Amino acid sequence: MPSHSLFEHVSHGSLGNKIFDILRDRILNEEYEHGQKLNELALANELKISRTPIREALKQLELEGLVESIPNKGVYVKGFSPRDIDDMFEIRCALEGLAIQLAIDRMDEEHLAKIKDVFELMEFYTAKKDQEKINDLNILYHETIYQATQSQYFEQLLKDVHYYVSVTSRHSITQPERLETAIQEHRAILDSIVTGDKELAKKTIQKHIRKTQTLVRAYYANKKK
Amino acid sequence: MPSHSLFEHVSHGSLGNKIFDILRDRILNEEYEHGQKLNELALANELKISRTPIREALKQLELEGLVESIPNKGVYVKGFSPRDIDDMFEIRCALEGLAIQLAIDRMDEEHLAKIKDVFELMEFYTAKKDQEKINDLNILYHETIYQATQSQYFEQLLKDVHYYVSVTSRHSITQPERLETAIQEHRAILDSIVTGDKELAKKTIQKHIRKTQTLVRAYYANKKK
DNA sequence: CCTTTCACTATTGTATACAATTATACAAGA
DNA sequence: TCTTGTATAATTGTATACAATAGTGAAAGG
Repeated sequence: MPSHSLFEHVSHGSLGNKIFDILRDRILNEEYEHGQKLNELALANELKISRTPIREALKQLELEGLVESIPNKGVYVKGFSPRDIDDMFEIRCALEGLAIQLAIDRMDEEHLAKIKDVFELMEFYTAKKDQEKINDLNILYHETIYQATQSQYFEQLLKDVHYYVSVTSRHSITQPERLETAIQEHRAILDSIVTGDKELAKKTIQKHIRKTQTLVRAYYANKKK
Repeated sequence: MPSHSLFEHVSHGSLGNKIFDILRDRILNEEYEHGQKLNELALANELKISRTPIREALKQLELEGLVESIPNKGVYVKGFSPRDIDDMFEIRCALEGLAIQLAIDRMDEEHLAKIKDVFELMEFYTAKKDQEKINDLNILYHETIYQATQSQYFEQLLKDVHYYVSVTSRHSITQPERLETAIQEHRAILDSIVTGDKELAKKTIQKHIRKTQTLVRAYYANKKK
């Protein structure tokens, strides 16, 4: 399970986890073609390690749904279709609506402080228009909410889904004014958390997700023509 | 990824996957204590195989959230608290409500036929009061709906969550009349699928899940005293 | 008597060797 | 020419050997 530190996520020690991160990034950045086979030995030679950690990473990728493993044949990259991404938005919309309500019930001072910190950093980098950092902080902002649920299932499920959506659709939103509206939406979410209004929080976060979904949809609709 | 055939789910060939199934069942049946360490060599000796497939299975368990892996120390079983189970019901309620609507949109004749088949078998074994088979068919019934969404994410997420809930709470419901009400609820769900009424389908399946959740909650509430 | 250090053991992490399975190529026959 | 069978090569699955790290306990010093 990759753990995200403030800006870069570094998996704990083992080689297998490092390889997982590398391969996942490659897949999400579409460096491999859809359906391409990932040869264990070739990867091992390329990365100058043995097959064992490669196999670990591939197993992990398989369970995350990024590759498909056919017994005695090999693993093949799957990639994401626009519909996959849209489905993930639907999942996020439903689960985050629940998660934020749970979070409000169960969170302690530390969680709240962390969300506030992250939000302030977002404001800072939004002013600077630093797209990279904003994107990382956006992931962190939502993950902090997931953590506050203190439910391993909400946290685990949402973390992965949100991470995939973020990475795959991070180039979909081109309007510069989105930075501004996004920070306003995150502020509204934070406000509703602080006041403890669970219904409002749910509505606010779902609205935020829908907004993003709409923009990503528009991107893919335009791309087709 | 374990694939369920009609009654028993058998993972494809590799030893690692077989071991995964064995260890998962042991954890879900509480044959290991919470926090107990799983020693690789001990398991390898017990099961008369090498450490390699054991490690594969453990990695898989880790990603499913059933064990926790501490680098260079080992993996420890996590188990489920009543709150974990309740959280999973919440997740199911939200996601299955969406999934059944997607399923209605995207399903083809084969999916529909399969659901009908499974339902008829459920009726058959309900008449016979064969608790074991009913439980398996219940899992299959819901999984078939997940499949019909033709969305790997809905399918993957819901399959695991539902399986865990089913296994961990399968002894929670003791009233014999639950068999009857359950089959009625499943019939209502099927009917709404057939007529293609998405809103009704959502309401019906969520009502079904809530009903089960309430019974499981009652079980744990009684257990405490 | 308690604490610290250091050596030893046990266990996990990685590499490599071997077995089993699958893909490929080429030849023989229809 | 197309199919089919077989041998060979390539690749995955499993076992084992080795390396690195963490745990344990006894001896030395305070």
